[in-house]
Amino acid sequence: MDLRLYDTLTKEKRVFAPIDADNVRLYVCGPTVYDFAHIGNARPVIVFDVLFRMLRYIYGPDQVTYVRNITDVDDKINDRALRDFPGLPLNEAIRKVTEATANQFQADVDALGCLPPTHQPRATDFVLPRPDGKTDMVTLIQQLIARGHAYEAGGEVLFDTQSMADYGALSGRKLEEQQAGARVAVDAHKKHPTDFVLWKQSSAEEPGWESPWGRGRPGWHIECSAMAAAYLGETFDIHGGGLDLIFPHHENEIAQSRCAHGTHAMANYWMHNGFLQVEGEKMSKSTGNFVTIRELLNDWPGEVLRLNMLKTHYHSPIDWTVKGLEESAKTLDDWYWVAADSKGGHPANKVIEALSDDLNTPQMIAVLHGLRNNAAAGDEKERGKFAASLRMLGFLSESAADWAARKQQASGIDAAKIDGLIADRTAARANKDFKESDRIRDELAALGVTIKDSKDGTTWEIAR
RNA sequence: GGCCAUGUGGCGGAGUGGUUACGCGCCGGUCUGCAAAACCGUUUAUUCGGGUUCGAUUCCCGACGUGGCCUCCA
Repeated sequence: MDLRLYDTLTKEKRVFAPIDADNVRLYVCGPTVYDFAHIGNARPVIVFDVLFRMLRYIYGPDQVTYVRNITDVDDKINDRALRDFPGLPLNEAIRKVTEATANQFQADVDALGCLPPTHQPRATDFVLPRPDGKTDMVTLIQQLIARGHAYEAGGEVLFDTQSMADYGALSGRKLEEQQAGARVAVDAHKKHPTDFVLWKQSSAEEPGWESPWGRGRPGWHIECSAMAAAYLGETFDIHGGGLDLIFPHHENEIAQSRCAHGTHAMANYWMHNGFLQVEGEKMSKSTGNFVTIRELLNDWPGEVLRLNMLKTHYHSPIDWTVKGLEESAKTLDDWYWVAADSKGGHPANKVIEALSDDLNTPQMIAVLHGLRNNAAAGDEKERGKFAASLRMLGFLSESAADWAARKQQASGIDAAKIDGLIADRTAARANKDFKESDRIRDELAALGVTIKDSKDGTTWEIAR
């Protein structure tokens, strides 16, 4: 079965053919670690985790290399460091900010059921030439200058966009249009408005590295070119990230990497996930609907957030709502119940088929509903197939009992008290005192408990 | 202004040039002391206006709505 992926660069869905089936290479732009990640940041992490899992399924778990960088040099980080740790030396303050934020990010995405990438390089480890000879930013910039694609001006090193014939191919921008529509005041030292910074000078209050161009720090785009080349080579298979990164970030990565290496492509497939709104509104701190992953994890299991994210195709916008989360939670409650800790089995072909069509996760979920019905009605083999499919996708990470207990714990309800009330109700029913039994049922409902009568007795669960 | 996405039933959300998506909800049934849960079943849609076609939700053009990028924001 062929995996087909939509490529932003060629604007078409193509059969995926890796450069080397023994080492399939994927790069995704990771977080800038200056603040808690919000739910929008979680989308690419989850989407490309599904892709990672698919590639591992197809080519083998040891045949896929997934790199997701951590951006730990950025002016927003500097601002945060000065604000939060005014007493400390800058470098120490920056390290505190980046380490705390990176650790939080790691905890967040673990809870979302995402596998760790093969490598998670930090930008600051790739600024200067390295003992191990892996690609670094300074060397890359030197190569760009040597090949006539970059120039020094005004204390900066800039990329010369006019030196690249097809600059702008990814975002569909032409240099002439950019120039005509440029609203931003052009820095006098730039040869062309779209030329962008590779290296800039640092003041004493800013982090800096000694380079051939003096003490300074790298521009935003060059880090990804360096780290991608360091782990994946000059040309690799798939590059992913959010839609907003197409321009300028990915456009400029392409320019840097291709011009530095003299190649015709940086990655063969460019994939971009859509944006997310919260309750129908743009997420922003001012409107108060800025939601961090961490906050959501206080109210919902990570798998609920994961399922909720996958209900929509990765390329479409998502409206993130509490109603949607409630629906996802209900679905997972049911799936945990039906899968009943079944072990063994293989993922269903139809799940693989759905994902093979450009990660059609809504279709995949429809398939899972079908598998669920077979599992509920069928034998252990059907249950195994259902459970294995869920596990392959990053669900069912805990036992059904733990899943149920977590919900009860979160509600703060006293299980012994509930059991006592249910015993009273059972006794009342045995005496045909239905007035009393209904009264107890109402009391339980008021506590947020739903009861289920069956031949084998009465069970209860937390109503959401 | 330029570029790029997107618009499906009460809600979420796919596929498809002609026939059931799927889930939630609603409604009906079985079960139940009555309910709930579970199971079975029913229901409702393709933003608008043109065009191509025997036939369009699906292809083309336009309008309108929504979102993104064009300022180191996933």
